[in-house]
Amino acid sequence: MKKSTIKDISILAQVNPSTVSRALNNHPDISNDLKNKIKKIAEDLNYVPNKLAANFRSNSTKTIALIIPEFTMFFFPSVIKGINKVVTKMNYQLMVFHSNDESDIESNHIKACIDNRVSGIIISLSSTSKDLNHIDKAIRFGIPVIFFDKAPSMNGYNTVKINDINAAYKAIKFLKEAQITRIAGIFGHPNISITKDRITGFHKAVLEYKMEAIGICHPTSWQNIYDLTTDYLKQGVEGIFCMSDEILSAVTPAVAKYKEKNATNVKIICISDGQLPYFYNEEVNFIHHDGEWVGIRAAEMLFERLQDENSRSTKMHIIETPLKTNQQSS
Amino acid sequence: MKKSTIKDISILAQVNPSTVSRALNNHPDISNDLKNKIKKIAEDLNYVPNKLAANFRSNSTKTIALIIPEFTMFFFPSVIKGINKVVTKMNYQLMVFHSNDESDIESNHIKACIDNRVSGIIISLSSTSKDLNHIDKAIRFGIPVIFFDKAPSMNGYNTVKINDINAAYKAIKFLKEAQITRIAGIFGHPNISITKDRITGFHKAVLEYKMEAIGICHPTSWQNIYDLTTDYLKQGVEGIFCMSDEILSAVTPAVAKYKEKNATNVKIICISDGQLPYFYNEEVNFIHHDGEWVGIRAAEMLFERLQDENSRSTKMHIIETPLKTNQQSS
DNA sequence: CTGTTAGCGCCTTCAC
DNA sequence: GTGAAGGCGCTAACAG
Repeated sequence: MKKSTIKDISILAQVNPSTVSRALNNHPDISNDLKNKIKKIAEDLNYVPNKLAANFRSNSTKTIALIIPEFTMFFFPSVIKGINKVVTKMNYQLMVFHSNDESDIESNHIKACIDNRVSGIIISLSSTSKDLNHIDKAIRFGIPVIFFDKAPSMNGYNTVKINDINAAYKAIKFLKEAQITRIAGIFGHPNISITKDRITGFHKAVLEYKMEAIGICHPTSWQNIYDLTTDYLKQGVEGIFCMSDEILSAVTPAVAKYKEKNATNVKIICISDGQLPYFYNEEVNFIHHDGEWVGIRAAEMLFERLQDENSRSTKMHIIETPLKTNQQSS
Repeated sequence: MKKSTIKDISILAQVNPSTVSRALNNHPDISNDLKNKIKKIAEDLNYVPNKLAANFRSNSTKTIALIIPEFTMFFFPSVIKGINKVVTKMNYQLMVFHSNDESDIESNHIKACIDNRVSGIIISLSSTSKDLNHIDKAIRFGIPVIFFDKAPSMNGYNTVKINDINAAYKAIKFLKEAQITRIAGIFGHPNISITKDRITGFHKAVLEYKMEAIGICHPTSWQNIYDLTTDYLKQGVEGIFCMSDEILSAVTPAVAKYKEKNATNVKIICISDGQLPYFYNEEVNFIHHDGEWVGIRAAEMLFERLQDENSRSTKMHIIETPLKTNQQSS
């Protein structure tokens, strides 16, 4: 199908191309009659404005890039949903990249973002990212960057996250208040910042409340989590802290299974997006790490940055993490 | 930061801009000395090729659009993952839109895709889409469109899907072979094609195997599914068919709960992406509807279309759906 | 109110 | 091998 241009319309309408452009863009200078006439012709020609040309001219794309380390069913779908809400409302488009948790791929994506002149970048770092050179490059290029979840440990970057130390601390505090002392903690990859912080909070609470941490571990697979959980249960653990939904997905069935044969009233507490806990009959208490809300706030922060470009200050936004449980009040 | 252009480089290198362009693109006509000199200058200037200009000139974007009806933790994350694998390998970029299951939004997204000259579209229709005018428009514009999962019922469109009728049929056949006769089926929204087809397959098997379908339903919420399941269990159902992971997520806990108090060896069979069943101790048998593979095949089909543009034929690719179970063989 | 002109950055002819 | 020139489609600035 031959794509018609403003020029084609201008010839048929016997006016100048710029007049057509103005009419199509509802410029107030153009008379309504002419506007209607031109729009009619455009319609007849199946005219579709060439946004590539417009983007080129304006040197902007109204596109937001999201870079995440992985596509799992946990957390990130909620984040994408949140970001999408804001981005759509602002009439921008969302481009999703995933780094497969490899810093090289992440760098390439950032490079592609710069090449494509994306308006802004929202990113959760891969666990293998050592430096932030690629990020700094984008920022120097004038592209605002917002971090969420896995963020740089130093200041000077726009960030939306929860207080990971505090979240873990609150989780353990909950166990304490349930009169529990023998606990175990199950964590994710030891390299990433959120794991470190959650461990810190865990230890802090354990010390402060004089609890007995019978073990902390970094399992490598679902089965591994399941087995480790069973071990802890055999050791008479009374409370298990899961740092994520991914871990919870293996801990809960292990607990349920153990309960079939053994008497235990072990309590599970988790940092969770708030969906998975409701998939179980087991009582799962969780610190709500609301992915959708994180996404919304990150996107909003990005658009704030887009608004006043010259602002060189950076912000750190901390998301609240209320304590919840999946047990119905009824 | 001032963005440097080919022209800037050409001035410093004392050559013509076109020479710079050629050197940067490794054109064989340019001597190696000059190439190196020019590349060095480009490097020094932090030159970043303006892809907007390049896109504009080539009138293409190397971007694939994905349009899905919703962002849930079920199925779609796997599909995105699969698509992304192929798209990344081909050096394209992925743009994700979601329609919130509203046909108007879907149309707008398609329009945006046309405006932005995306190279291709992969889409799962919203349940409210009545006609395909918006799709046809994109196709007429020369943009290849691949459907997956929720696809048009008529021929003439490129589609990657499972045989929904057959998948449901196989599920019920499995129950039959387990000597079960009293069954129930729990389905999603009655409007969408995959629900209709799965119901068809369900009924076909029930008739053929002379089973007793004590009920089929279209619940509206997690709790609703849970309660309905409990009802069926009380009525002495022996097998429950869940048409999706979303439904499974409520059925399984209901079954587990019921088993605590009542003797039953009800069998669960599901059409599943293959992740959720492993989150339970209950035996969950499933017809594997592999989202990642669907995504890969859809993307591959799209690139085939991109290869030979003049091909006006359309393809229907049926994904295999093997029977599996979450119970370890050990 | 509408026309004229010019240029965004790149690449591809066509010359030499 | 390299230079010169032109144009992709759109829009803003400047005229009238």
